Amino acid sequence: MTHHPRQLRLLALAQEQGTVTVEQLAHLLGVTLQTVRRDVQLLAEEGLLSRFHGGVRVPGSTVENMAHQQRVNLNAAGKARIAQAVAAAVPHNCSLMLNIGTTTEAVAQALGQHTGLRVITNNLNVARILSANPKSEVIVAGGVVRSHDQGIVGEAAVDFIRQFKVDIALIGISGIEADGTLRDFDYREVKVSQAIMAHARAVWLAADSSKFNRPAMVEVAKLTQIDRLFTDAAPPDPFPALLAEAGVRVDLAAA
Amino acid sequence: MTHHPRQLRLLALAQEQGTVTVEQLAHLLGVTLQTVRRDVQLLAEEGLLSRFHGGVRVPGSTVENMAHQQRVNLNAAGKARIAQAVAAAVPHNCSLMLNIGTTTEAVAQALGQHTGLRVITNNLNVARILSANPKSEVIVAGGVVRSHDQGIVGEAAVDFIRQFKVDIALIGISGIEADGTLRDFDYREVKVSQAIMAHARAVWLAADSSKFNRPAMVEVAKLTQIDRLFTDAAPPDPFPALLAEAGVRVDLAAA
DNA sequence: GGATTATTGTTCGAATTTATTCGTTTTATA
DNA sequence: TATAAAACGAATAAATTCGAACAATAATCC
Repeated sequence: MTHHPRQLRLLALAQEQGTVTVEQLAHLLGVTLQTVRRDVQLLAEEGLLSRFHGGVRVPGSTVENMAHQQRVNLNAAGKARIAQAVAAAVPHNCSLMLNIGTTTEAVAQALGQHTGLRVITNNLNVARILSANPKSEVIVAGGVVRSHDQGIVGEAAVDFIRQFKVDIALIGISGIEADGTLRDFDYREVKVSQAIMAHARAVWLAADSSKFNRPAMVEVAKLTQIDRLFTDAAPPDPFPALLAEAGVRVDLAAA
Repeated sequence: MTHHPRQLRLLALAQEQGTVTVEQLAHLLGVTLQTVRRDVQLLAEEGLLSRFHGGVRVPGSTVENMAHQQRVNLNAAGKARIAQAVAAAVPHNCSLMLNIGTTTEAVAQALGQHTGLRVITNNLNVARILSANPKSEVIVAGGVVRSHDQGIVGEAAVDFIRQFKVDIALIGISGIEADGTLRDFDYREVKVSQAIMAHARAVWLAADSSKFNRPAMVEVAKLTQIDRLFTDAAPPDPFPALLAEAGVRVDLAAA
């Protein structure tokens, strides 16, 4: 099934103008609004167009299509509170490593007023956010950039991390399971996170409440390797017992 | 359903001006204050804006950031033309290195539709721009991030670059002097640029017309080391002779 | 040519968006 | 600190846009 000539003209019009309203399209193409909507729906599903209320735009023109940005605002309020709590606990003039994750990005944002930090990260967003702070030094690990979240993974990044030993490793995670394991989706990312944990004197975990009991494939670490946990709501059972047993200090940044 | 064009315009306005009041936005966008507030709230929740009482600013907005933003706008049209010319000359499926500079960032933007590129860079903006293209691979050098332009400099970056050998080195520069030397301001950046040139089979220079006769401290290279020059206007004397003598092929992306 | 299928137009209720109003909160000023 | 002004956010109503259902038309196949 190939595209109708009208749909191709529609795409061309969108390309030309950048953004077009449904009404304009109906007029230009000589068809009804409903027909335009049908075409638009189809083309949008194929990723050839981005729609907004009232019209369409060429995809990827700016902020669109960034799955990443959408993940950022998942529980943004909770992450911001966690970030504030972490920032309050981080002393000035210390060294940190931050791994990939939207929560660590929130922390980076919250660390903007600290002075004398030395931050090592494999997250380009963290680097960008913190490099705006001239009172701190940001070191980014080298390696292949993952497109969907601007994270750097791979052997090169791990080797790079191994050169350092910092005061605090601040780790974000995809899921914490009831057996006391921290898990993530990408094993290459896991390797980096493990290297970060191994080269820090203290390991802090930042995880909003949605991470508890959320399954993920690859094991990063066990709860016993964590020194402090920052979260935004009281963990469900059986985590309070597990955390106590593992000797993890829990910092609750409640609403 | 993605962002409304008005919201994108709002973002663009905030980017341009650094800070804007709600009232200005309402006037510029032709809508009510309340509508602006709704947009602003949404965009702020997504982390695309920071708000303050009375208006908004770009997140993590420091003066540094703005300075960079403004530098990007310097002769933006010329840079865009150069970037198009460079992109047209870069074949698909080849390997590239890009150094620091707003011109190379423009090139990165123009390379967004290429496929199968392998790009190595010490410029976080280039990495961010190109990593949005899933059909290419971006490798970023590790090292200390310079705050004012998100460039990575230092010994670590140089060592990282030395691992590779690519088809094309694409170099931006601060100034080209009449003695045939390419110059830059920061010697650490120069070291990286030299490493990039040494590890490429061809060296292309992208420099808009304002760079000719613009003085800078540290020598990066001589014109004889350059294979191709991309610029946006005919170079003034004595550069045409120098370029011919050095065997540099000149690509003019005129208006 | 007639039957079947696909496409387009029409209508209408649901959903979304915007402007207006008004009480509350924040900021500036005396 | 008290007061006034400005800005904010919630609620509501009007307008716009969307999508589903069904009828009308065009295209295709036997």
